[in-house]
Amino acid sequence: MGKSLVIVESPTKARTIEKYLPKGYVVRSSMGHVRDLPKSKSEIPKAYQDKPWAEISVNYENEFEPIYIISRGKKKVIDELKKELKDADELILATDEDREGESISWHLTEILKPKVPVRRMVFHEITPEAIQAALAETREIDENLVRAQETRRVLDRLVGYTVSPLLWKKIGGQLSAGRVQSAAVKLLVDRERERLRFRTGSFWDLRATLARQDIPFDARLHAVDGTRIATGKDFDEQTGRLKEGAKARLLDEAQARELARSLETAAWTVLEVKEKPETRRPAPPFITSTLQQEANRKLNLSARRTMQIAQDLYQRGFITYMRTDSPVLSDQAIRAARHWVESEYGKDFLSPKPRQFKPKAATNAQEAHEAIRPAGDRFKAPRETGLSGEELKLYELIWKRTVASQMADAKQTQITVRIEAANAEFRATGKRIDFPGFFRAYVEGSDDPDAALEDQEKPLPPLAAGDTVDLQSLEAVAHETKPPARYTEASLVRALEEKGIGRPSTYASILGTIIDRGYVRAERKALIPTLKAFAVTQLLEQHFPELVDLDFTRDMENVLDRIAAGEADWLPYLRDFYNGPTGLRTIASQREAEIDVQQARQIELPDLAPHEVRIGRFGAYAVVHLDDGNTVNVNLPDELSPDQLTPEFLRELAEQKASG
DNA sequence: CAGTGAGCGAGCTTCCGCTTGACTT
Repeated sequence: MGKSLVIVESPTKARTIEKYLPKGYVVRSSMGHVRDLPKSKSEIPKAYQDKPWAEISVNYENEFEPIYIISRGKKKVIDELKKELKDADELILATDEDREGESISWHLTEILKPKVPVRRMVFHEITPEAIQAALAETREIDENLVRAQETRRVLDRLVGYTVSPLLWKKIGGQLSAGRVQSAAVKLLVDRERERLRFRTGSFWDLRATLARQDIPFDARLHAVDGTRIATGKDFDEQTGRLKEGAKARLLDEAQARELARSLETAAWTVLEVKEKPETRRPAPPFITSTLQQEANRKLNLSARRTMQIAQDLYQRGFITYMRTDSPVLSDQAIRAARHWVESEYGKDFLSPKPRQFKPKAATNAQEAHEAIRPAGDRFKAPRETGLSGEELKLYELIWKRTVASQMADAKQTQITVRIEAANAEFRATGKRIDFPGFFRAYVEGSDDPDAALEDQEKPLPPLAAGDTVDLQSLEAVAHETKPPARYTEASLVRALEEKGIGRPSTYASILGTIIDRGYVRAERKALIPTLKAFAVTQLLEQHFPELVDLDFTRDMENVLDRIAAGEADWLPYLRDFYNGPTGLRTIASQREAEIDVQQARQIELPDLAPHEVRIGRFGAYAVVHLDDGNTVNVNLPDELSPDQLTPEFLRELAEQKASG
């Protein structure tokens, strides 16, 4: 009786699958990619070391052939696979069914050079039935998909290893640029620029505490003499003043206090009670990006920590695979979730029909896996797992989110009450939960700490038009408009995922990369780009605008999809991208001669003239212009955030330096 | 240690995406 060697990517998967396959099937894992381009000069094979393209390890002078080497640490894996293959009658490649997985299978055939028949097997569910079915329906390696992956790999190398050296020459060593990281840094820098341009606006309004039948409630001033009172939305972010043409009245402190005094003796009457019914649907089951966001919001875990815990839960059989971009639940998962809804919350809380979820159309989802959910066809309740601490909390989060996805919609009513007092109109808002539905199990978190919890009632006393209400207190309240919030790791991951930038396996490491390069600093949860990030982003915007365009990845993905479908050729695409008259190589070598180092190291910041901020050999410094016409250079500490750079602050630094 | 920010030469840095477990702090 012969033996079949089956290769998957993950050892955990290998163990599970082996149980579902007949005797004689040996399942081993590749541990991800096994070959790649050389990382540094020391890894380049001797035969290529003197080529002009050696460092990039892609022959752009000819047909963009990549030089592949066995990745560091994968020699043992390969030796083991070779050994197993020796006495096997066939090789079955069962890596993930996506671009990267197809490529791993192809690389394996290139390295193992099997003399036995090779079959490609794919499955999306790890159940005995799905595995059996997959075994019966094997195919060949999809060469077009492999070329699409190779094109992606080569393009990323061309970008990274062509632009980074230019940054070393013009700004400083150890810097880097890449399709993903440069887009992430651009997002952070753009947000910081918005904050720098932002001007605070201030306004006043009134808050009344009213009561009906001794039940108190709050109402806010809405209009005076029929004209709406200005709120934050009416302000121009650039000037801090009311937007031009805003049909709202701005109250200052004196006016607000005067109005409050005049209303103390007024009669307060309900004009209208408006009720608006609303339906809320549960969030889709977790994918990698949403798991990272929610674990950050609710458990205060970093993306990296979340993935460590999830990996552990996966390897111990508690959850399905944690790196996925598909929210799809298998039929068995839907049944298991609905079972828990019935037993924990009752039949009334089931959604009338099973809910299935599709990936967002805008993303580049490749759907090799299903959603992140409790494993198996009968989810273990959190209390049955024997888990504790962060592991229990994360499992519970996944369990609740999955179960909630099969629960009924929540029904609620938004209530708006208009109240008149002399020439002023006040408004009170309330919320009533008519049927909690999935709120019972799980409500998605918010990045805005001020946002009201979605599942919270906000009660109002019974009110009807014509009712009079009692004034208990009335006060003038000052408000200030706030600049757009800085990104957090969670909101950055969401932004990248929305743009299709990065993959489930890389979200957690993107932040690590840009922190290592000195492009960003985390203060509590806020991500603050450094002056270095400003300098690099400026240079890229000016000379390589397409690389920091947030649609760059999307455009690339469209081409890759066409390559995978056999509708487009990879070679002309790469040639055009790199070698053509407007190609990256051409532009980069032109710019190398043209870009002035002094100018590249100078950072454009609003409202700083005549002072200047530059990146020097030893970090950032400012050229401060003194009143006597002289200038003095002062160091800028690394932990300085761009919004602290004001002319006053720079003068202070200069004085400190003079006296200290 | 404080303070640097020029220019020459050497050699080095760098991308993204797939996986764990072996390292160190």
